[in-house]
Amino acid sequence: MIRGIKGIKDITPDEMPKWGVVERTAHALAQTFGFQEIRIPVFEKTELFVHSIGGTTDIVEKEMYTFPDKDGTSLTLRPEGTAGVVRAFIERGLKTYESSRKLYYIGPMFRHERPQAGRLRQFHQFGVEYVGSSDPSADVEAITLLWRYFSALQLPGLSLELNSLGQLADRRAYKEELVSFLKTKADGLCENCRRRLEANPLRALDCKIPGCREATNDAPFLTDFLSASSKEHFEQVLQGLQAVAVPYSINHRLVRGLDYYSMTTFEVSCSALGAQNAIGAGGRYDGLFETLGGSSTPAVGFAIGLERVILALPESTLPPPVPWVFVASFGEKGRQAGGTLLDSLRSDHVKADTDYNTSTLKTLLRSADRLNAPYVVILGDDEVDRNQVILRNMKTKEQEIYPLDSASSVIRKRLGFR
RNA sequence: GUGGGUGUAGCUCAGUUGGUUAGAGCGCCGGAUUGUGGAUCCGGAGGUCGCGGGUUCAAUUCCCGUCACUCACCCCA
Repeated sequence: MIRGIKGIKDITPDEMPKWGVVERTAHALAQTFGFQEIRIPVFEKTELFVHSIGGTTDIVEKEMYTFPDKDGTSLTLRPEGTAGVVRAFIERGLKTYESSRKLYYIGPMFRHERPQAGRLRQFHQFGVEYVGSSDPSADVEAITLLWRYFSALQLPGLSLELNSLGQLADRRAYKEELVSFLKTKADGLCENCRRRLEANPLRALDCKIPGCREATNDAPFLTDFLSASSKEHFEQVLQGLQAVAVPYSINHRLVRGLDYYSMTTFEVSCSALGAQNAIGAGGRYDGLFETLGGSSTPAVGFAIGLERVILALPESTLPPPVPWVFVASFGEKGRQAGGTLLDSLRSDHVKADTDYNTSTLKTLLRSADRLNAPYVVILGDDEVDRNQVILRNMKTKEQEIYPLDSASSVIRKRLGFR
């Protein structure tokens, strides 16, 4: 048989209720915060991602699904959403008639990694981009939305960590200091981190290897190198979060893996998840628009991994099932009347179903039981002769008799619809 | 890309120190019950023991390879 691709999962019907809540909540909450949905393509020119995410990041170096188009143009399945949104923003001139614009998206992303718990090659993200404001309140809004989303879904064991990477100039000064510090500790560093000294020294800070952690323990803090305005911005973000009672802690080691971040960065992790416990993360990316050929535009955003949300989603978040009716009709006249009733129920917006593969009352009831039907309409030749239907409550076993002609509307009311 | 674990019925897993016909629970089908589901009892169907090779009189079992799944590293959502 032909199997699916490694790390790429089907979402089966029994998982859909969870996806339903997760997606509906995302749409509803983003829209209450004033964000508008945008849909962007799942693939783009490769250079878009190389320029935005950064050529030396793991994502670009080894995790992208890249392939040539017929004319040779290199295309890539999107590994994240921000680059595409920014591209669309610039290309479509979405900025021209408003000073700031708030967008959100939900959709699949692709990264060629070895799959494990909470990590897939095709996964889904809900992300928002608050474009056009450098005000710390924009950071606060994004982080608040992120936090409220998880709260609405009642996810357990969450913690929000914040850091500030400062402006490019701040970071440059800090990097120099950090590199010279790390060189004094080079013996204690892992091979990977020694390599990072050249390419991406900040990443050594969140290396999990004990030796590196120890070596970087008394490393200088990035926050000590922030300019006065960067520091002020970060302070205001923290105050803003306090004002809306979003709990956070500061993590001086928090460094994001994508090159475009600056200033505020944040990450929410979930203790219910295992090794891949980052469930949502983001930050400010004031320089990205220019990098991609747009005018200088400040922006802040985040992305949430929906598969990870679903792994942590408690059963209690699911809405109660909608009541519905299984039509158990049998006998020649019964089946015919059953077909008509089925259609009237559906026309009255009542979920109704039956099973054409069984034909005795016993087996019809068994089907209804397997489908977890809360109600069953019993409709055999006898009922048709008497112009009646029987409505059976499967849980209480109580049965009520209604006239066949008005059955649909009576049943509709009986199920609690108005 | 690297490392560990696991592949036996539709599902969850036993088991065979190498030996006739490979088991259980759940699920499925039928009957007890010809117009009333779930429970109980009885009966039944269902297996290339992941795949390929090697050793052996004999391999599901031992060895090698391979593939898949899975967890972790790395990295990230």
